[in-house]
Amino acid sequence: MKQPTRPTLTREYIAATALELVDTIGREKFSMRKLGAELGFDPMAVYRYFADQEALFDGIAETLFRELDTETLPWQGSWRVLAEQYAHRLRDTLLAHPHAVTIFATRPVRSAAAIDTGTRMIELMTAAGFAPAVALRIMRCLREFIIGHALSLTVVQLGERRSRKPAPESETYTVLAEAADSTSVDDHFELGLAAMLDSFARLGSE
Amino acid sequence: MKQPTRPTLTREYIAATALELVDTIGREKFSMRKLGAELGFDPMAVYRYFADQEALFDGIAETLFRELDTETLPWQGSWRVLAEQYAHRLRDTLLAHPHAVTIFATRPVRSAAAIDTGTRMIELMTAAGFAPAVALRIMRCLREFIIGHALSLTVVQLGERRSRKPAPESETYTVLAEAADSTSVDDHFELGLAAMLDSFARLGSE
DNA sequence: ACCTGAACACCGTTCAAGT
DNA sequence: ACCTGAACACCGTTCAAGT
Repeated sequence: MKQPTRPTLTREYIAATALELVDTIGREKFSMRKLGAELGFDPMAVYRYFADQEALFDGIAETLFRELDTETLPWQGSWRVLAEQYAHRLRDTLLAHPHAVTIFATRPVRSAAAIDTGTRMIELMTAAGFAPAVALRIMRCLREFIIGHALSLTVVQLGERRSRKPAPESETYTVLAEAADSTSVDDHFELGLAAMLDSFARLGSE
Repeated sequence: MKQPTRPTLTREYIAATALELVDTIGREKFSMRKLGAELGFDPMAVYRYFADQEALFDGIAETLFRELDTETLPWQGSWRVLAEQYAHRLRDTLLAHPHAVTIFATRPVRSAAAIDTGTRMIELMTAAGFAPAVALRIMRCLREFIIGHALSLTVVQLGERRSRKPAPESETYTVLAEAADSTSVDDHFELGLAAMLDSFARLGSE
């Protein structure tokens, strides 16, 4: 049993390391060469496991999806509790990796796990009285809202370059700024999620 | 009146040309050097008007926002009609520039026009009986859903690399694929928009 | 057969040298 | 003072040369 001095490279390990690197230095500073160095292999080693950077980013998206741990979602509960938990899990996972949100948001995750999770959700909602096509549409709406939300939050959070908001004494202080001050930057997520779920509930069996 | 042989460079003209170039060759093929060439000036001319590529992309986002033409929205109608039209305008504008959606989605638009439009919307909704903070939250929800939607659509549309969906005869043909076949790729937008607006209506004066 | 890194064809951005 | 493009410090990716 000859042990290599460094961990054996696998697609999963490379993708996980790439995600860590993106978390650390940001997406725009990330490079294939730095990943090679981080792995301790020659800069081109990654190309033996991924066709190109796009394929590697697909791997990062799959890693994020795995982090959702969909297995532990409340599959025994109602469709609404499941949808709520799924929404919160997805949002929390994305917000835990602010630099990687754009990577996740710009590609569909087509791993077996992701397809399986989607299938189970449609099945559960169908059993709850939704037409399959309606269930799919509902899931798409939720996913798009969550991704749009996570993207907006992280983009603002990471781009704290020069906050242009005028001080309260300024005469240009508007209704917009006033409203913004009285609302935290993300507490509308629950509002939007509940709004969608409340309305979707009426499309089901009841 | 000495006319230059080429159009005078302005920030707006450069940003509009950059958007055209992104539309044509895609965001990942776009470069500052190609933009310089496209403008007919030396490759570095753009740097006299924009600090760097990020600032130029901010300009592209502002150009897209201008294309919304918020002035012609139904400001005299109900908040709901206004919100609906705004949502459709924003979606249509983004879908008209599939290669530029990621640019718009990854930065806040802070132009005077954008801030003014936001302010007017909050004011109109406040007059309709919403608390300003609630109105702001509602607008954020809508914006995030629309952006998430446009991003999902264009990403799938542009990335038609290898569609992995199995044929109907295949035994792996799942409920998911079946539901996907019976639904077009974007008809859930109206469902999600109406779902949000229906619920939000209950937060107002009525 | 597998691994390596030199090399190619690009980038964004700076800045010295021109006018 | 303004304009230009050479030059710097990188990229992603290929592929000839090694083992």
